[in-house]
Amino acid sequence: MPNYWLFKSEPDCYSIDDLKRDKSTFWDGVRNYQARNLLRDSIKVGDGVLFYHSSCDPMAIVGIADVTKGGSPDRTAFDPKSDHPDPKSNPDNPTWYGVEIHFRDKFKKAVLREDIKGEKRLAKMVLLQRGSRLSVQPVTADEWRAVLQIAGIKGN
DNA sequence: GCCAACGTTGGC
DNA sequence: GCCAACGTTGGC
Repeated sequence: MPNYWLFKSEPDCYSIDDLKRDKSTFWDGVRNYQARNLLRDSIKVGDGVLFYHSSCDPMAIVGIADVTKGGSPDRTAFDPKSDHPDPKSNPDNPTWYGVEIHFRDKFKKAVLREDIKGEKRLAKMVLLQRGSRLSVQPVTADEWRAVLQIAGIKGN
């Protein structure tokens, strides 16, 4: 049984269209320990990812991706020229991790944050919880199905 | 190990 | 642009 997750991204930084173009990408740059633990320990090959556009208009779940490689060290932390270097992370004992995801679908109609708020089945999503700012967060199987149903995706 | 100060996130 | 909530840092 796969597990399900929601990854936040600011579309100016990396959008669903970027993922569609790239097909696959390594989800790097997460610098939060709670999210790191999920990336390193819990997110497995075959899991499903809801791709969410944050800090933009409109904020929405815009598509889905599959995890194609589980937690592995985020090498951008070692690169002083990367967007998010961390000199404290050591290649022999990496602090930060990421996973590889592969594009599956871009929703024809994005599931807007506004709509999520009005949907009973999605009321408990971590995304909507007060003060929640985890950029990688768990999604229940019921929430996953509800989102896909609202997006008009069949067979999941 | 507490906690105040500070920095960041992200919805509004 | 504002600001509440949260995470991190560092002095004690």
